[in-house]
Amino acid sequence: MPDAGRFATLLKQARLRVTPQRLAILQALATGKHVATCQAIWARARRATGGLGQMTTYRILERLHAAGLIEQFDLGGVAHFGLADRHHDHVICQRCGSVEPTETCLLGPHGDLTARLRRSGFVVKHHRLDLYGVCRACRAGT
Amino acid sequence: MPDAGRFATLLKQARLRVTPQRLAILQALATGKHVATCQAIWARARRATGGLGQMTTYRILERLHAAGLIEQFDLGGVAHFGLADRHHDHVICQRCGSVEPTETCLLGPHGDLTARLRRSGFVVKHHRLDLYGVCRACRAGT
DNA sequence: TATCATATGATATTCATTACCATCACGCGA
DNA sequence: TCGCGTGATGGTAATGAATATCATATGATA
Repeated sequence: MPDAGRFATLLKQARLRVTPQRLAILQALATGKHVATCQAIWARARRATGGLGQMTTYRILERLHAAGLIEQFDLGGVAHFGLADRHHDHVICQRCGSVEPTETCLLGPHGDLTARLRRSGFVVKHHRLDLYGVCRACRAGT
Repeated sequence: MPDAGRFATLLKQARLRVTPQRLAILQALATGKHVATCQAIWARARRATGGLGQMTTYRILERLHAAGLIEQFDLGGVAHFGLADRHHDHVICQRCGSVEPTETCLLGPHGDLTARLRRSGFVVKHHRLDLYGVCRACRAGT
């Protein structure tokens, strides 16, 4: 586990206990694609630890999300998770289903948007911008 | 059914058969809140028609979405549906869970965004921008 | 009005997620 | 370094949304 130390620090900062299961799940999140389902994360992490309960995976992901360490969102009715190192938006290919993060927030400091809405009484805490379309690889393949 | 004629026209334009069940579901979508779950739509529409199968509701919603007549997105793991009269973004209150549409698309013609991404090989077809925060009513209530 | 492709309805089933409870182990203090 | 206590883990069962299947009913065209 190359990043065990880094992840242990992250957990401690969030006042969460450091357990091998939590480290394995964080490692699994860092290893694979940008976002993954609970099933995929479980499969990857249980291989690393030997025996990891599926229940535990759900609970840990929920805990990590509550602590702000990972991002969670629904895609096609199933929850997807990813490391929440920094804010980003999503570019989603409708053909192959890939989800890629944008390098920066596409709305910038979204000053204008939040100001406009605040005038209507709504205070924006955060946002999610998902762009749907066809990725380069899928266009080339057709 | 006040809008039966209008909805029948919509269905015909989409080359879909006009059935009382479909009219009832469109009417249910137009009656309640901006978006609703399949369960809620079913409950509302079955009251109007007398006997409406839950299965049929799922199938009709799927059909209507495929035809572009309604919008569908996941919220908390369950599918939500709403009439897709025009494009809009969503303002979601994290406290009461209300989902309100914005009057206009917040990204404008999103010319800059799509142009920037197109340079990377990704063609944007459409987008979803969800703004999370606390609505006026919830702020007042606290 | 007759015909047929299509829509509907009911049951059974899949799949993700949650509930429950007994057991285990991390982390703090001595 | 060692014990203790709170919180974490793991397994099974239960919930609830969504899908598969197939017989029956019905809208739309000729």
